[in-house]
Amino acid sequence: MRLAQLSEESGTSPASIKFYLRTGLLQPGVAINPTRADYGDGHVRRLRLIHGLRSTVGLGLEDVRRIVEASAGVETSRSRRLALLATVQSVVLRLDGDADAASPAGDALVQALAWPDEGSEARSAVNRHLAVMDAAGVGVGADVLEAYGRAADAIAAAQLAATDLRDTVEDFILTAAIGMHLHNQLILKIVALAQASQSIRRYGTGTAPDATGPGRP
Amino acid sequence: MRLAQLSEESGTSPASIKFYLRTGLLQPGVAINPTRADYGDGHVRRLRLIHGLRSTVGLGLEDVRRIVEASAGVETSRSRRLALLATVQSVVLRLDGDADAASPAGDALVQALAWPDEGSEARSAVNRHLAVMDAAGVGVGADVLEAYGRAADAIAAAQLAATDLRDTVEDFILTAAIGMHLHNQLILKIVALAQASQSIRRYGTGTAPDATGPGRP
DNA sequence: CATCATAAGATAGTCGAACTATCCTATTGG
DNA sequence: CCAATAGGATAGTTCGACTATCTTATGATG
Repeated sequence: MRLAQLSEESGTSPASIKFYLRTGLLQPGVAINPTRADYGDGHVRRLRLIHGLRSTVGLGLEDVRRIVEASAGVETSRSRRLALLATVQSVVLRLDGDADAASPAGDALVQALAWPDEGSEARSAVNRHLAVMDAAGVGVGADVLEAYGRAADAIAAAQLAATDLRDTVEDFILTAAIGMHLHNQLILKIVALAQASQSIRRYGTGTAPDATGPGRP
Repeated sequence: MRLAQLSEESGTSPASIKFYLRTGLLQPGVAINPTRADYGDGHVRRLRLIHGLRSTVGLGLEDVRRIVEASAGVETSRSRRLALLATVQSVVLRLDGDADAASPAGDALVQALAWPDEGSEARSAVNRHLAVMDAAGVGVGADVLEAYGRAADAIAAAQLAATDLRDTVEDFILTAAIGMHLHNQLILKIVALAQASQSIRRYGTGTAPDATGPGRP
């Protein structure tokens, strides 16, 4: 198909498509002659992936590029898909953070929950992050950590089950990334809810009667 | 103190301070004469708060403004601080999202965990978010939800304890906002770790030996 | 065979967010 | 008294992500 039709199918403006082509985010179509090129379903799927990662997950084009590049050549092989999942996690969750310290608490958690992890990027990211939190004066107790671990187990299972069913790589990535993102938001909101509840328990009604803020009638 | 010294103390460039003054994010100092103004500790704390919310939590200036405005006049009163906390949550967690549907699952969670919540913004945010997730094909089971709830309870307790000790409003806000943010990151990373572990359990070693991605030697 | 709409490709312009640099004026310490 | 500086206002910069325009070359039509 032509650029105009690709634009139709994917819901992306021709200008944006040209932009993605220029920056190499979208591979060029098959050039028929100097002024005509042919695009296929792969281009449509790729554009939908880009759009989803940008709008729903809120990634920047550089992050999208990293994921898209990692997806090259990965089709149905399970092991390749798992490697791809690791990349998606790394990008979406920014696992490759900068920290010189690391805490052993993450390793302890892995032991406590009998996870068969053997030194993954995620594990060192957890250890580094715990060190950062300690440094920021936001310590995390073992009990809290274990509560997280159990919740994480439940999420992970649901996530893996959901991603397992997808057939195209693009669907696979989108399901994984969007799932991560939505679960993330959900947890935050539940924590807010828990905080509101605990505030009530400790101090009575949360929103003060004398508050100047937006009131709930 | 003068603008130059305020810049020193707060670690903010004079140009940025002027910018914040212009946009009303920072209240003007006490004008001594048309060409001289006096700034105090409040200005320094305010600037540190702005900086922390921007750099650590990653908020935009509009969000910072909302929080800063909500903090006006709130000093030590417990009930006012709780109202402020609700605002901080609302901004940091984007609780005021747009969704026309709502799920009753959040209410069920509140019941299951015996939380004394009575229709807070957080609760409706959770209900709306669950509806969004359902719509996106990312369903959340009651078991997962309950695991979240228990983790959230632990976080909320730690958070409230941490914020309780602060004396200046700015510290209070920063502790709350940074705490939320760091806990959030932590959970995500732990989920990534759990996913890696479960992948290994299901399919053997996560990173495939034949993967073309970045290998761990 | 001429031609005119259209596509592909390249170049430059736009937009918002968050600053940053410059200019002008008034004052003030030496 | 007068150059150095503070404050305030205005305009310019940077970055990311496009968007609009301009150019050239077909290719279908008459």
